[in-house]
Amino acid sequence: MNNTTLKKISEALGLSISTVSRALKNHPDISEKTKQRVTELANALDYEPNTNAIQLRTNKRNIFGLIVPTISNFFNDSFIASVEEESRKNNYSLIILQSGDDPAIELENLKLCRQNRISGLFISLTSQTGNMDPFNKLQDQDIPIVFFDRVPEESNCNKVCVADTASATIAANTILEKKKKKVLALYGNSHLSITKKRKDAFTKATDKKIKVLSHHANNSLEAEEITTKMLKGKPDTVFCMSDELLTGAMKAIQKANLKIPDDIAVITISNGYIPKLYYPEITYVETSGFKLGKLAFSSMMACIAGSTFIQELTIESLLVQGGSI
Amino acid sequence: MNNTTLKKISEALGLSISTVSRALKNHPDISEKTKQRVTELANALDYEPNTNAIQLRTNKRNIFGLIVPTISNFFNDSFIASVEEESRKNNYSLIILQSGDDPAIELENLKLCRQNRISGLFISLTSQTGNMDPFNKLQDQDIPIVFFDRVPEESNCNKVCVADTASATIAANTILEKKKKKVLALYGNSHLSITKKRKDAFTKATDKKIKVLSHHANNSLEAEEITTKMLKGKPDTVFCMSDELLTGAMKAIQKANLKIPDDIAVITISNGYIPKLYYPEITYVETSGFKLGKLAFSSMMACIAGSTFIQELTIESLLVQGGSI
DNA sequence: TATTTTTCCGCAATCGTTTGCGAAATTGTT
DNA sequence: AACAATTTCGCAAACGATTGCGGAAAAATA
Repeated sequence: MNNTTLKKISEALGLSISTVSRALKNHPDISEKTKQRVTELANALDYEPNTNAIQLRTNKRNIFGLIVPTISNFFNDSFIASVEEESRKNNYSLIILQSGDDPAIELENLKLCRQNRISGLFISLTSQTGNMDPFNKLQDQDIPIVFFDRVPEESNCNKVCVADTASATIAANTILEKKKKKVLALYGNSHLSITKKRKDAFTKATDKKIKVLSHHANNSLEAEEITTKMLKGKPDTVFCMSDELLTGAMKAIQKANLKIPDDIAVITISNGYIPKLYYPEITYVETSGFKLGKLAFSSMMACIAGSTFIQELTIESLLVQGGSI
Repeated sequence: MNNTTLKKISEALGLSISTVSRALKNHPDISEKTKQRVTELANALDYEPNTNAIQLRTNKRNIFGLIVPTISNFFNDSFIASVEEESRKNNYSLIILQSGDDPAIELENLKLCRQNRISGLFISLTSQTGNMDPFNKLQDQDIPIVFFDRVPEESNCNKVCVADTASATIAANTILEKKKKKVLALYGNSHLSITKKRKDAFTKATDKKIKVLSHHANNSLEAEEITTKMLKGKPDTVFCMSDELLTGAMKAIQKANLKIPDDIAVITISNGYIPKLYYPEITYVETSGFKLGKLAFSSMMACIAGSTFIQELTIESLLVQGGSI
């Protein structure tokens, strides 16, 4: 453990620790000659300040925590990539933790974050997180939280979301414009607020105008099974609220040997990667994890800067035409 | 910043800091009554030890660094998910950083890791990382490094890789068994050792037996363009060394309206997610990021435990039958 | 009761860094 | 040359936790 410290440098140079410290931070009290000598040796010795000591002394730690049900998710990974990039550019590190959609592990992760004295937390909740007390406690300790994607229903917290209502409405309107008559609508876990919002919006926008068959699926396989079954009723359109459901629905459609968009139209809500794998590409309402990450980060920085203004932000959605409807 | 510390607890209880510290760690010197009182108050006050102070004092920090070109990658995200899970279970935190495939950023990330006094590093190199000195320096400071996926060519370091040679060979043999005659083989960036290994193995296994057209593509779009062009020569099989190339090749095949596997066969090397999206599902040689993550972690723990034995590990590959060949 | 043993706890140094304050060394002013 | 002003640096405390060592109080023994 050959770590160079201020002490070592100071001893080697016959200076005090404080002088070395100040020299390295370009403090006006220190002469140019001394600064030169110090920086030279510091470079030669590959000196890197010990973040732990700095945090201890200054009570400021440039590190964020991020908790997510799983990293391996087309939305989350781009969100994380985005937040990581911004963090790095702003001289923050990022500790990433997975809850595995288990509230108990989520709590464990929260504890780890507190032990690490993070300066802020990004979190997408598990689908069963009920008790918000632990999060409130964190806020009480002046550690800002930015909820993203799977956010709590409470209003007294910072949230950034994709525009669920808007995007589901856009999808619905696109279907209406194309004069479709019978839609199979696939939704995810009914406990999630994201599901509720998208379902409500889609239902409302299509109400009394066309026939909609709504179903819930918890994963790709369930989506496939439901779609296979429902295809017998000959819907002319399938709407999916997420990529995961889309992959299931597509499998069913392909197995049934239906041509898109002639035999059946497809539209989904997605960040765009999966829809573009198919041919024709699937038309989707864009919800970019990448953009949301940027938004979440700027919201976090506002909190760090001292803003106590609670904000609930959404990113705009826009329709990206594939050839599937 | 309402952080509870040992000091606060000790003052509230009229005890010394050391007593509180020992009580919390169940030290035999402390009486049961005192332990009781201390733990009770600690719980009530949501005490969490300050990791920074502990590292400072003990010079032991339970935190790993992980640097990867990008998180948003079907292989990396499952690898990361796997390492995160193991880390958490073993009471380690994980700092994740992206290099964006830029050696300069990679170096910046390395610096951040050193500042955070990580106890070990997992890293997948950028495609242009040339100078290994910074990594050697880290090792000199007794900070173990486990290279994964994109590993250096040097032999004096710990590496975990998918079995590149084996998997490309398996793919080749599968093609031979199916009596295919003309293969379009798509490879990634030619600078990567992973590319070289797979290409060499595939080339060797098919040498003088069937006709192979080898091409390099740096991304999905290039793969599509190349495939579109090469389809005119009517190959009967397409072999892709990665998911990214597969998506490009598939786009070209679908646009050309070719039936799989009748008009053309497809086989790839993948962790399995993407191949299963298509119908028929694409036959692939499995390279699981998840399994590799487990392997990398156990290798890391061996280093931490003091093993100086340099190991180069690979995970087995096996063929997963889709219906594409 | 006096002495030894055991139980229980506090003192103080330490990790690496920051920073207010004071002091020595240098320079400038009459 | 004597004094003031400025430049340049060091002392020491603090952040929160750990731990060897020594000492007071309580229990056990003589």
